[in-house]
Amino acid sequence: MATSCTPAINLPRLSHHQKPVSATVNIDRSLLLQLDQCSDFSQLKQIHARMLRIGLFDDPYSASKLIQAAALSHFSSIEYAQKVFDRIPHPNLYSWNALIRSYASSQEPINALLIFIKMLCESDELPNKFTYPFLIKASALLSALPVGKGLHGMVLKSEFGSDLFVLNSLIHFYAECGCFDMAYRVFLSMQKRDVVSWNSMIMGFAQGGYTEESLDLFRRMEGENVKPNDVTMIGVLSACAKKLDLELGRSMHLYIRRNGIKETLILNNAILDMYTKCGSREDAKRLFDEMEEKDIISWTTIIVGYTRAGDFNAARSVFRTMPYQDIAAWNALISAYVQNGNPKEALATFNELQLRKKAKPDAVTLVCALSACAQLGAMDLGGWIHVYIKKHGIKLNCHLTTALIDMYSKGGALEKALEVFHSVESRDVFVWSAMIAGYAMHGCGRDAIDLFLKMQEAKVRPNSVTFTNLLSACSHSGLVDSGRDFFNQMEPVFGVVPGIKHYACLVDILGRAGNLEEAVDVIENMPISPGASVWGALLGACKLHGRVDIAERACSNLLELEPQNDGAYVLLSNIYAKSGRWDKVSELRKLMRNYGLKKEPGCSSIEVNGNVYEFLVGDNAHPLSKNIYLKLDEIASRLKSIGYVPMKSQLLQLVEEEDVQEQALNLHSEKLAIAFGLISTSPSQPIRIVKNLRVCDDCHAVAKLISKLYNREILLRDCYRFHHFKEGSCSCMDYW
DNA sequence: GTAGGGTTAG
Repeated sequence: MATSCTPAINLPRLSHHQKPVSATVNIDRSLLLQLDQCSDFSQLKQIHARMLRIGLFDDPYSASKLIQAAALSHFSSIEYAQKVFDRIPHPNLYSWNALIRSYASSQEPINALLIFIKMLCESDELPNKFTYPFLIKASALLSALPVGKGLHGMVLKSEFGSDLFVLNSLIHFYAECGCFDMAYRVFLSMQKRDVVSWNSMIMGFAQGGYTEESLDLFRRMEGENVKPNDVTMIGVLSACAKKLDLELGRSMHLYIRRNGIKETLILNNAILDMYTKCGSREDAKRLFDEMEEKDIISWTTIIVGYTRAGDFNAARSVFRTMPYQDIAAWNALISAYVQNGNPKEALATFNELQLRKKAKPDAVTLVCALSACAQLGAMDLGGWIHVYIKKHGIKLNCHLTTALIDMYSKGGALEKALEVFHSVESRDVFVWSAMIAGYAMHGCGRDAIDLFLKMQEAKVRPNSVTFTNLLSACSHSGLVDSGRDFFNQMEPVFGVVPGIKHYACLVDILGRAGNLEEAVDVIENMPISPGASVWGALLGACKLHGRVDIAERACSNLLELEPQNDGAYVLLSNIYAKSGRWDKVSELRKLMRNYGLKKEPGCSSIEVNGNVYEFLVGDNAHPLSKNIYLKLDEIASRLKSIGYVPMKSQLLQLVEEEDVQEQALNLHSEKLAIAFGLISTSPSQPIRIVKNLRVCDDCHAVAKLISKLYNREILLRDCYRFHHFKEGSCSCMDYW
């Protein structure tokens, strides 16, 4: 009989042939024993070769042992395991499980699921109680909710519907996917729960921000006589840290000591983290000094603790003394600088990182660096980082995409921001929101609204930030009706409850357009108490429309909330000045002096050849100061020759300057920066300037004229929006 | 003969 051409029939017979092989007991056992004891990769390869020679490989049991060693030992290589696996004629379930398990904890957990599908298609094996936890773990790592749900369904139809391990992995899976109700439902449905069930649920709740539920569960667990262990306490501490409850955290620390819970490195790190998050630098330091074993996480955590306490010197010195600065430690420093509004120091540290070449910047580093560039408007450097990302093949995740869009938008290159936006496949709510913000700050209100509509087509749910950006887009473009409509839709249509920021935007939209009565009406009917930003928006509108009556009320409310708000005094003083009430102006000045308040000095920065230069009012610290002032004189005389009259009333913005000089207007920081830009950049380049305050009327008018007289584009970002000066006019259409 | 839960940086 010619059986050779019908392997499908031959295959089952092979297993019969294997019997004699496994009957060679002596060689068999010793080799398998060696496999168990094998401690490195080369030994493994030798055993593999011997197994091939004696045909042991055809025995599924022996083969499974080899797979286990190849896939799961400490020297394992998943590629090798896969190759071995592919040569096994009939892998048994144990082998499938070993391979699936190995992939489930690999870099590409998706392969665990693919191998599972292969198993279902190509073998007669069915998943058992060991298979499911691996598959569910892979789904959790992938946050693949539909996959996990499908597996859950299979589990329920199988005989493992009440298996403790399977259900525990489901709790973890649902929590990981953010389905806390499902996780809890599985938890409640269990007939028997062990410490892992409780731990998974406690950690799930803690990470989902349900701190009360988490802590409640911890108390109930004791009532049900399940003894908490070190992992339990990590979850509980995470909840304390999220709650910022130092006292509770301390009591948990005590609980750990009293109950003899094993103080593992990870647990100590969690306690350390709790202390730093709850703001107790002292407790953190004490524990840190006590810890016998420390790892990179301990060091990073204490650095973060010091930066949160504002002690950058201490953070730096810990950083210097730690045994090895990995990228997370660098990131901790850099991100702390970024978040504390010190982008220059952030970039200096980023620079240092690259010079030392000890650690490689990762996506987080680049997000931080880009955010620093965005704050500074340092587009050259930001663009360089973009090139770096491309060159190193770093994939754009949503964080990076958002950071790039933000950097380009704030640097004035809206087109580049759009390029990035369109180039990526996945866009989460932050990516969309950042792009809407980009349109908003450039005064493209219509485009922002269009994008918002496209976002809905893409089925991405807007959040509170999205609406802040959308409303500010309406404000910058004077889209009063759209703004009002969107605001009214927020809660009923999108389920986003308007917060202070949204009310401030609405007041700004209405007030800016001159509907001051309606704006006041909105404030009076707010369900939450109007914060400083709301009164500030109203005050700003009063300045624009010269409404002294409402301004006084807005200002006094604002100062009640923020007595130190120098901007409020300045604005009100401007309003008085505009209506000629000099008595009130000097009264305000006196008041400010009595309170020891000073107007925040104007500061403009400009990036030239990758360096960021800052100018303060009347600054002459720059090496080219002399040339800058010569240029300013030249500008002044050219402006005069075409009949420009400086807006002297704007001088009143400089409240703190008692002895205002004749040239004071000319010394505004943005003018210095523009003059410097004119002499130090090539005529084809636009001049990009970032100012910390709002641009004044005179500087705005002068910039328009310079853009025409010198045929130069000027991109000026003030603390509020972009002004794109070109051929004598500004993109804001003088509406700002 | 195999398993499940954990801390840091945006």
